[in-house]
Parts: sequence; structure tokens; C-alpha cells
Amino acid sequence: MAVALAKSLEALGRAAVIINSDSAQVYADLAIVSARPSEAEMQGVPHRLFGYLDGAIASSAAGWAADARTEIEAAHAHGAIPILVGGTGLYLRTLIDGIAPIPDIAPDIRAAVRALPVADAHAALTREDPDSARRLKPQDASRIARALEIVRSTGETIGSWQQRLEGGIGDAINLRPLVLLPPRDWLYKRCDKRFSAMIAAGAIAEVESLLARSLPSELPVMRAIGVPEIAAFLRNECDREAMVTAGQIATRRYAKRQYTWFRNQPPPGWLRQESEVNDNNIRDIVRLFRF
RNA sequence: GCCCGGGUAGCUCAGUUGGUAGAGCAUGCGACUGAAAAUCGCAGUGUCGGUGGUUCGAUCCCGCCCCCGGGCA
Repeated sequence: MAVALAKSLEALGRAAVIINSDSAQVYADLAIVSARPSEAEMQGVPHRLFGYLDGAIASSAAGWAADARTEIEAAHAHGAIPILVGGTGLYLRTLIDGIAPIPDIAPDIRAAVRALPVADAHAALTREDPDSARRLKPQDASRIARALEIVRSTGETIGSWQQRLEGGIGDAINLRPLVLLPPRDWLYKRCDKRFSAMIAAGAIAEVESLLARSLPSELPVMRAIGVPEIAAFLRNECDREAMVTAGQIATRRYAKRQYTWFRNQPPPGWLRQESEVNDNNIRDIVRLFRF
């Protein structure tokens, strides 16, 4: 669909560049499993920030947003219109609204914090940053670890950092947002098909190569949908059918979370498209951008 | 045909020494400030296989029937 948009812009005499805003499609290791567009699908339209990071690197919202800003500036410098595509809500929010300017966490502190069981991390947070400990659910491993590594690494609490938002480009650009909220049953059918298609396209071999790198299992590449499921299959912990079912369910659950985010988080003014997207209506949908 | 085990939520199963039942997963709804395809919170659902009996009361006990495993013939 982004390509369709780019093509129609070209027809109007405007160049376009497609920029990825999906947190898994950034990884070089995940061409198939992240459903990254193929050469054929790109149809000669420039694509940026797809598969540009090694899996050993953990992408982050702020890191991605900085890269996206660079790409957007470059596009503008050439008179091209940047088209952001992808469903990582936090990434887009960071790009548009900015984020707290928290310095990088010392690697040893990060490793120590992430090695703690949630209960211990929460207990530690209660001592070191009681406000955050109270605000966060005791089981919320991810946010508790984040809050804890921040106090320990910067000496300041996450709450204090979060008083500030920096780096957002929302005020400086002319944004034309479109949120896709297609019918659930249609969406879920696509999720199922998508995962089956990945398996058919060689996802198992791709995960095998990834596993051969022996990267730490906490890294984002290792947690992308399909990787844990296929890895379990390769370890003989389940049969192929169970693996496919698990991958399809994980895909659907993720689609649901995206749905919740994009239905509720963006400002009410963002355009929403509730029909499915297909060859028959894609031109109408593209017209919604009203360039 | 006989013997044994089982039939409880969409799925896998727990449970009630008789007072109409519950976990996990799935599903739905929601949260989301630097690993977000992550990480969490909340919620609903059942003719407890059918039928007859015992009982104040049966998903639970008894009889018969049906279905699914396994064994014996």
C-alpha cells in the first residue's frame, strides 16, 4: 500500500521514499520472519531502514527515531515525500512527540538488572525509586527493569527524566496520518496466512541461521514473533503443526495489541480507515491522503 | 461381547467427603515515555455426555444408554 501511495505521488510528479517504522523489520537477520518487503514488492521505490541493523544490536525507540529523522531530512532535501510504514506505535510516538533524554545505560548495570527475577527487581525498585515501584505492576518485568536501570545508571529516577520530551518532529512537519483498523476476522485470516507463507518461504532456515549466531535470548531479534516458536520446533519441543499454530496465535495477539494502541493512543484527529485493504479499494484509500 | 480408564469453558485439564464449579491457554477490553513483534492489567463464558432413580437437594452416589481411548477375547 505504501508502494501504491508512492506510485501515485510519482504520477503527480513528486518523488517518495518509504521509511520503515517497524521494530522487527529493522534487522538484517529477519528478512522472512519479519515479513520485510521483497525486491519485487518494492517496485523500484526507495526503501529505508529495512534490515539495516545487525541482530546483535538492540534497536530502541530513540535510536530508531534518530535514524528516521536523518532519513526524513534527506528525503526533504531531495524534494521527496517520506512515507513511514509500520506498526510500532512507540517508535512513531517517539519520532513525533519526542522522548525523555535519558543517557545510555551502563552495559554492566543493564546486564545486572535484566538478570534479576521480577520480584527481586521490584523489591530493589521499592528501595531505590519508590514512586515508580508504586506506579508499576509488580509483574511488569520490562518496565520495572527499565526504571531500575535508569536510577542505577543515572542517579535520577525515570519519573524525573520523563518530565521532559525531546527530539520530536511533530511540530516541524506536515503530517498526514492514516490508521488502518480493518475488520478483525479479515485481519486474523491474514495473520494465519502470513505465518504459513513465511514457513513456506524459508522461515525455518532463516531462524536456524539466526540461532547459529548464539545471540543472547533477551535480544529483540530473538523475541520477534516466529523466532521463539520456530526455535522450539528446531529443538524438537513441538511438532511442525503445533509450531505453526503457535506462530499464528502470536501473530494474531500482536495484531490485537497494535489495534488497541492505534485505536486509542493517537490523537482523535488522525484519519482512520476501517475497511480491509485490497486491490479494489486501495486507490480510494490512497486518495485519503489528499496530496 | 467382556474388563479398565475417561466424557466438566473454544482447547487441555483440576474439583466438589452431595449444597448447581475453577485454573492455564485461547478470546474480548484496556494500559503503554530508550530492547515495544516487548511487558503487563481487567473481564466473560458452562444444559459438569444423555436418561431414570435415591435424596430436601445430584455435576458428584446407583441403574441403563451413548461417545472416546486402552486391554482381553
